Amino acid sequence: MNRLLQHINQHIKLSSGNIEKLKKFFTIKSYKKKEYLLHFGSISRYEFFVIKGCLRTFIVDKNGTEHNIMFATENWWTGDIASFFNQTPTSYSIQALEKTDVLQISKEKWENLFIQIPEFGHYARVMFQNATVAQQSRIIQNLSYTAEERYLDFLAKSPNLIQRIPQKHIASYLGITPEFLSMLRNKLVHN
Amino acid sequence: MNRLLQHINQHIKLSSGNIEKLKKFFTIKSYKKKEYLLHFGSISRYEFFVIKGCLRTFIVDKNGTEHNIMFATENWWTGDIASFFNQTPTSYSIQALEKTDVLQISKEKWENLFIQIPEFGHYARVMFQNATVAQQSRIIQNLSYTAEERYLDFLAKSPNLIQRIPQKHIASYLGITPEFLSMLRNKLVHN
DNA sequence: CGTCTATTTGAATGTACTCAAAAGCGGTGG
DNA sequence: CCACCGCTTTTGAGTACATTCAAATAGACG
Repeated sequence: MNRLLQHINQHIKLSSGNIEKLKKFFTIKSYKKKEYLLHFGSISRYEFFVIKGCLRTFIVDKNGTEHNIMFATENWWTGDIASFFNQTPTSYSIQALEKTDVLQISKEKWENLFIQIPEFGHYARVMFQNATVAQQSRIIQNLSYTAEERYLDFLAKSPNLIQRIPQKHIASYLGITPEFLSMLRNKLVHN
Repeated sequence: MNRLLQHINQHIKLSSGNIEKLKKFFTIKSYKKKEYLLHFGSISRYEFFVIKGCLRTFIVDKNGTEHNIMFATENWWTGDIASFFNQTPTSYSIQALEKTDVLQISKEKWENLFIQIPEFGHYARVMFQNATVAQQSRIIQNLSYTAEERYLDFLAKSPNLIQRIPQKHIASYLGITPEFLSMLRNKLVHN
């Protein structure tokens, strides 16, 4: 719980009364490796804040191929906002890549949170702003860089993820096949 | 101005007092075709709401190639939020593809707006949520669809934009060369 | 009408994919 | 603690999708 409070505290100042209030809105939950937090076709009931571990959000295309949209590790929010806010079936699945502890919050509680602690609205807006900025740079990458450049950029920006995430998932995130990533890595080693 | 009020009204209820207040925050501005609203390297001073016309946001890569990130037509918000909120130099440029009327708001006014009309925070959050959802589906498209599929999808979802935006800009938005788009279109006509 | 830009066409090339098979690696049970 | 099984990564050949470059044609606008 402290991790979340600390994260929120970087953006807004909360009174100690509000801190106590806030705690009641979240439930701590632990997921085993390979366990699903959200399943394609269902309705997203929670948003998740990762305390410890690693999650992947992916989509399955018409050919049955999985595409990783994002990874969430410590101090990241994840979930399907479209499904969560509109209570419509999700096209995503979220799966734990490791044993993962999260704080989760339901839609009813989420909405109540804004009423009880209006300052939280500012925090949420900043989170969405940041998400928008991050995604925009991802779109640009996919448009203007080759697979090799994208991989090198990922390597530079997320060296920690390279360590803990299987290559096939990284390949999928970068939009290439695992075979091609393997070839690229081999090429890069031999310069 | 009415267009914006109508748009906001779809998400939050404003008292007539607040409507009057709100109007004071925005300035109407008209840009000529080809005119720049934001120039690469400068600091974004405004967020824009398009009343009439069409804007493109693009980035120039290291080879000098332009990549269109988004188009904004009537009732769309645009701007570089990263540069606007952090007052850092932007990597984007925004240019009018037609004579375009916008409502623009400066950073100081934007921040004041949340204080004066807290309900506006909800509207802004919803806007960012929607942007996040839209961008996510764009990322997925780039990852899982071929150029032909992306073009057909664009055709289906934005037939209006096909009419008014030059093909080379659509090609750039789809992440392909104008030559290849031309070839695709030719192929599609002859099935 | 002429100029400038956008679109089309085509050939050669490059980037990334598919399919198949081998090699590596990690966890589990005996 | 080792052997085996299943999954991940590597390797390679052949192919498909998309780019580059060059040149011709078509359109838009003053």
